[in-house]
Amino acid sequence: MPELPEVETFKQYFESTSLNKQIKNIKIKDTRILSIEENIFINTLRGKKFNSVTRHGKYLFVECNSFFLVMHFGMTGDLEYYRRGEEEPKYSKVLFEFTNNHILSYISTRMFGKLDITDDYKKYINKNRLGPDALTMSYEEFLMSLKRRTTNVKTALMNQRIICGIGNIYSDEILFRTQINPLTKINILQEYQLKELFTNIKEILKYGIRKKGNLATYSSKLIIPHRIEEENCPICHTPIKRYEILGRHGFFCPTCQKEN
DNA sequence: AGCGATGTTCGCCG
DNA sequence: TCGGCGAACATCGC
Repeated sequence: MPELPEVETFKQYFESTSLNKQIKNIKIKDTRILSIEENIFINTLRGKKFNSVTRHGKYLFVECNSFFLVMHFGMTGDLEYYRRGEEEPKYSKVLFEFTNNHILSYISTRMFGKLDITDDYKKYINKNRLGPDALTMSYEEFLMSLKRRTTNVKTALMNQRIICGIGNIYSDEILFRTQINPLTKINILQEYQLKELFTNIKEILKYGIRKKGNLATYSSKLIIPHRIEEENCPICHTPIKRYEILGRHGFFCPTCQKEN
């Protein structure tokens, strides 16, 4: 279930379970999840320890003896740390077995995740032309990233090359909070709207992290719990509208989020 | 039993 | 070369 808040939660989980333990063995249950040749992947990591985790957008970079394990979770990724002998999690794709008899499972139900190795995560970010991390970017970086873009706000927020970390669900919430219609062209936003958008990106993502990405616990004053057709806006009670964009479904309140 | 899904990438077009 | 757009990808649960 990973957008930025979920991936940040995975980072914390990884840090609290899997750092500084020797990797005894690695089992690849499905090589399609690897962006790199299987033997290289295994030989790079076996016998080493994970030292630290950096997050950029929806990506995790796990430092391991001057190399980095790159983790992306797609739409249905997860991590689970468990004791040897306990049941292997369903849809495990890669198992990192530590010498302490515990195993970290990288789970990907729908195979949309990716594991890779890079020797420099900043180079990896540049090569893939990822935008600034949505949680830590400055207002200047945010503006710079939007420069010369003409697409609509919803698409811009979800484009990882513009801003890294926001997906379909959180972009709905950010636009709802900012009271911007999702189809508004990004280049016609007023300065005050850009400022509010920037502030709300941070606030919504921080809220998500505080809630550990557990959508079921989100306040009913947000639009997230109402992303269902025929639900009413929690502010003005107008029926929420569903629309299609980029082959995905977005939701907005036609009253609170008027076109500019 | 068909559809939809918290994501990314590729190919086409201007 | 770049940006925008739509289709494709894999697979499971509702």
